[in-house]
Amino acid sequence: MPKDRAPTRIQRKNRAAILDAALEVFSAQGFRGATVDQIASAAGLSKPNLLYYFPSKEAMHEAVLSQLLDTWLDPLRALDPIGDPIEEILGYVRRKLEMSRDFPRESRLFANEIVQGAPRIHEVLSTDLKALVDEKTAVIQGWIDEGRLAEVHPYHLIFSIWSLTQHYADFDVQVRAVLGKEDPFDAAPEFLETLYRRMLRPA
Amino acid sequence: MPKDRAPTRIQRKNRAAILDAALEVFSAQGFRGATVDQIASAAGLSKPNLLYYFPSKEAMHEAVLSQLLDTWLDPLRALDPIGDPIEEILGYVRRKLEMSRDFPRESRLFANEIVQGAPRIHEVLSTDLKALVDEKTAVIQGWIDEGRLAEVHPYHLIFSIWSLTQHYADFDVQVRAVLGKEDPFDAAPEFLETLYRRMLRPA
DNA sequence: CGTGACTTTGACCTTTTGGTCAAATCAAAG
DNA sequence: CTTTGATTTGACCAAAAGGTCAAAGTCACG
Repeated sequence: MPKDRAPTRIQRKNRAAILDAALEVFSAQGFRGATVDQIASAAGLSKPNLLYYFPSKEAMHEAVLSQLLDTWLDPLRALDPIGDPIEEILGYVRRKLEMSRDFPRESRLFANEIVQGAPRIHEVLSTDLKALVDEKTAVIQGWIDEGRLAEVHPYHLIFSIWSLTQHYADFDVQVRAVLGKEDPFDAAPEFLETLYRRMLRPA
Repeated sequence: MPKDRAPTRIQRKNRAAILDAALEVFSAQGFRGATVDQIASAAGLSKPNLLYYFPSKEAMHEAVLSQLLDTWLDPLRALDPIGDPIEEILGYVRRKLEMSRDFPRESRLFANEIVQGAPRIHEVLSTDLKALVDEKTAVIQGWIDEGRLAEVHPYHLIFSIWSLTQHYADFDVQVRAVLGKEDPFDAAPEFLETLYRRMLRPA
């Protein structure tokens, strides 16, 4: 463990390599399923070397997870109360779907964590996440009250967006097994746009 | 390992207890995360006793998983080409949602398996599951061609049902963290019914 | 260069865990 | 009640896995 000065060039490079390798392995195997040796070899370093940069496997997991949580909610934060209701929600759906396509490892890491009861992030969920969702559902309810969106349970609307978009990352193998050669991301954007336009257009 | 006669009373009881305990533990911890000791204590038996009934942890996992696969697809199989299109699909949605409510462990076991790349069931997915989905999407496409359902990508329609309903089981802790005291299953049925009625009503 | 701090690793330790086994206990058919 | 097969378990074993450490190698800078 180096002193707590500014990180050196080597430290930055190796920490980044380790975090990337850890994301790779944790997202594919879960916390218990991942071994430090796997992460080490994915990072191109020796096991004791990893433990020079992070005090434990647990610490690597925490680092990867907190790095993820930092950005995971950005698409929802970007939902703008000033914009057009339907376009704002469609924009959110599109951003989330792009994240599933471009960052499936992050999605799966998150899914692994939640499916297993979110032991390490339960706190964040019921404080930060809840607060953000409360805020945005209030905006949505406002739009509904103004007659600019069809009547819909705003919390379940958010859940539906999470589930529909993350499904393409988390259940990728299943989706691809069923679709055969066709790429899920060819039709998914249009499918989701159509779905939400039909659901949300005011009567 | 008993001879391969008809199972005794004790064998039936203990095998059932082990499978239930294994489902409990595997669904909560994943395969690697589960230990034989945890399963043993959940089943109220000693570890060597478990290994008297199943040759390995792997075998327990296989048994639980194949027992699950047996019934997991029943709700989709029940989708009837003769019935009313929208009511048939709503019925499927309702059955799947009830499974999420009543059998969350099964849903999470399945989710764990798929998220981690479905190493043990990939075969089943691309043969049995694909065949069933191919059959049912053909039915749905038929309904669309007859003008009895709105235009929609039938495969992605199925995916949407899977993701929306299983989300309430697999991401239960997240959903509850956000909702607070409210039970997700109070509003979910109506939300999903409304969603699919709006999406599927022919123009 | 030389020096002190940073980095790397081979060897090793400990705990956890899947699995084995022989001996002990139990069930039930005759 | 005895015999025989089924069931149970305490004691072990070996491999896997997280983690430690001292010694060796590298880097950067005066």
